[in-house]
Order: sequence, then C-alpha cells, then structure tokens
Amino acid sequence: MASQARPLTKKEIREENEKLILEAAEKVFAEAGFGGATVQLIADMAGLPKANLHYYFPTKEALYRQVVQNIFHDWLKAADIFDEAPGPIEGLGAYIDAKLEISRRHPAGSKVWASEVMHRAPVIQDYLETTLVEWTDGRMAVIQRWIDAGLMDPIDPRHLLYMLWATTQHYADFGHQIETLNNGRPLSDRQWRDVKESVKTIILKGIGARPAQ
Amino acid sequence: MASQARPLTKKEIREENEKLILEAAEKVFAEAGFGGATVQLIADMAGLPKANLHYYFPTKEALYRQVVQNIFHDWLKAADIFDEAPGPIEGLGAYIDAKLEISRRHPAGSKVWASEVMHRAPVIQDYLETTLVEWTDGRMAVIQRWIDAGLMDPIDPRHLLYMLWATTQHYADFGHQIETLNNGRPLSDRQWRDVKESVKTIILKGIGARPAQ
DNA sequence: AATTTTCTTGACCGGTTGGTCAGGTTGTGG
DNA sequence: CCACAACCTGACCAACCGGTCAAGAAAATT
Repeated sequence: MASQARPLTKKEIREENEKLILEAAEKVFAEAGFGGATVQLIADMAGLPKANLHYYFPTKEALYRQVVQNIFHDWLKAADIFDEAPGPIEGLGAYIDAKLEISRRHPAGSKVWASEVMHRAPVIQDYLETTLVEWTDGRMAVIQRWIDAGLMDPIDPRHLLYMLWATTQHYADFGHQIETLNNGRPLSDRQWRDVKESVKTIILKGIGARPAQ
Repeated sequence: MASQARPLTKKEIREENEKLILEAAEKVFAEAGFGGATVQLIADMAGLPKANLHYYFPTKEALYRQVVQNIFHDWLKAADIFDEAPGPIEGLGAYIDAKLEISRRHPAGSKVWASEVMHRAPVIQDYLETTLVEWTDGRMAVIQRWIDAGLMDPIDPRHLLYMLWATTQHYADFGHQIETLNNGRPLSDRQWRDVKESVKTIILKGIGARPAQ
C-alpha cells in the first residue's frame, strides 16, 4: 500500500503548496468576496494549517493580490488572437470563443476580477492605468484599421470592446442566475455552443462585418 | 438663522431615518460587498449611532435583504416598456435606454445585485426562482412573437436577453474600469449618448430588426 | 397633565478574525 | 555526518464586529 515516497525537494514543496493555496483562494474569494473570505477557510480548502498559509503569503491582502494578478495575465494572454487575424470575422469570432471558454472553465477568476473592479480596484488600480490602458489602445487600433479597410461599419471601437467584455464575462459572473433560469442545471455542451453561436452572430452582423479579401 | 422647526411626527422620523439608512447601506454594500461592509460604517454614513440603526433594522442581513429587494423591484418596473411596443426597434430600443439610464443614475444598486448573484444569491434565491423566472418567460414570449411576425431574425430570445442585461449593467458594475480607461473621468453627457447609440445600433442590426409595418 | 408608546444612545459583550511566535521537523550543501 | 536553512504548526493575542441592553428623551394618546 505504501507508495515509494521519494522525499519532495524544497522547491517542489513550495510550488505545490503555493499552487494549492492560490487555487483555494481563488474559489473562496470568488464565492465570498475579499471581505467575506476568511484565511481559515482558504487554509481548510487547501488542506493546510492557517499558520502554514501565512508562511507562504504574509497577509490576506498579499494572497489576494497574487490571485488577481494571475487572472489578469491569463486574460491578456487569451487575446493574442486579435492581432494575427485578417479581419473582424476571424479576429472577433476567435476572441469571443476564447473569452466564453474562459468564462466556462474558469468562472471563479472572472468573479474575483469583477469583484475587484466593482470595489474600485483597491489593489490593481496601477495595472488598470498602465497595462490595461495600453492593451486597450492597441486593440482599438486594430479595430480602427478594420474599419478603415472597409471590413466593418464605423463603430466606436471602445464601445465594441466593452460589449465583448460584458457579454462574455456575464456568463461567468452571472452564472448562478443563468443556471437558475436554466431549471437549476448548468449549461450543457450544446447550450454553450448555442451561446457562442448567438453572440458571434449578433455582434458580427451588428457591426456589419465583411469577409476580408 | 434658526428655522422654525416644527417637531417631526414619529412617522416622518421613521420614514426619514429608514431612507437615510437604506441609501447609506446601498453605497457601502456596493463598495465593500456584504462581508466587507460594517454596520458601523453604514451608521456613520447615515449620520446615526449604530444602536439606532439596529433599532430600525434588527440585523445586518435584514438591512441587506431590504436593499436588494428594492433594487429588484426598480428593475422590474423599468421593463414595462417591453410589452407595449409594436416591435423590437421600439421595445428593445427603449429597454436599452432605460437600463443604461439606471446604470448611470443608480450604479450602486446594480453593483449590489451583481455581488449578490455572484455569491450564489444567498438571500434572494427564492426571488430568482419565482419572480425572475416568470418575468423572463414573459419577455421571451414577446420576443418570440416578434420573430414569428418576421420583425427580427430567429435569435434565441434567452441569449438576447442575457446580452441586453450584460451590456447595460456592465456600464454600472465596471464603471470604475470604464472611468479609468476614459482618462479617469466619468463619461460625459455626450459619451453616454454615444453609448446608447452604439449599443442600440449593434444589437438592433445584429438581430435584423425590421420596422413594424 | 398624566400615561404610554416610540425613538435614541453610550456602554458593553461574546465570538471571530488576521496575524504572531516559539519550538519542532525535514530537506540541503559541505 | 553535521550545521544550516527552509518548512511546519499548535497555541496564543489584540483588534474588530454584530448585536444587546438599560436608561433616558421625545412625541402620541388619553
């Protein structure tokens, strides 16, 4: 029965425990908010004593900050598709798919982000003012190029971006409401496919997207 | 200087204080979440001693419940426009305008609702299962009738409703992010007009809305 | 004017929370 | 094998929080 347990290296221990803590923290922060979350609950969910958690993350706020930063970086990564696309149909279509997939697979992260922004971004305001502003400007430029090339109607790129964020993240942030309106059941594979289809159809038609070439 | 202060009736005192408390509570709950909000802070913001607040609302949860219920009723009221409209252009257009106006004038309420739903609706789950389900079914029927009458494309009414909620409430819930991306300034009258225009344009074109008759 | 009901509030309390710490255990590098 | 550094944790604490209460002030009722 006893597995041949090679002793873990310090590095492995550290990586493993930090991962356990961060995963547990994301869930607890998402379900209870920063104020409602307790370090004890995060520790229990990670399977560690509270004091051990404080060994890796000195304060509740430091842990929270790390959780939010990880989410933010995941999101930025998911948007590279944007730049390589020949036009809005491919670019926006793939972006909508990617963001809806994140909402499906990673809803807790989306909720933590939403909560942070709703509370006036006390810990990531600097990121909003630097990284997010740059990222948004870059993407707006891409959309403007598509407009100039006659590939879509002259929509204000900013409002289009907000609509994309709103619509895709809604399925994570308001997942509980959507589930309740779906007879208490989570959306099926088929329903998620329909969501992607509906969102892409409405938005791409709504902005008058035309195939490149 | 001294105003001729007629002594307030008990009824006036009660109404005035409950209003002060509810307004303060909505702001504090929106900014800090249920868990992060403290009764003391709400009392301070309302200009009353904490013990006095507990005289009107026995527990923090009872106060919170009242705040959420008020928001919910405001929202339902704002959607009567839907039924009287001859087609999607008038009905959805007016609904988008109304919901964006609420996001602008009443962002705290929207945030409290979002927070409540994100935390799995611990205090208004029964409302979701009854009132919200009925309301949604009714509105979906209206949209389906428009589709059957050839006034718009055959879009799944459910996903259309979610998109309307997501897009309009986004401007309240993520108002801080939007403000940051707007050089730290709140949206101007002109910008709010552009928002309404963009959202209506994209969605109405996106669903292929045609004028009734 | 007397009595009752409603409103007000400083002081207080038990429970919880984030965080500390001393002393122990375990892997690591020489 | 030894000395050191990294990791672990039960016990503890000060601060804070939601809620209570008793005693008084103000309005309503008679």
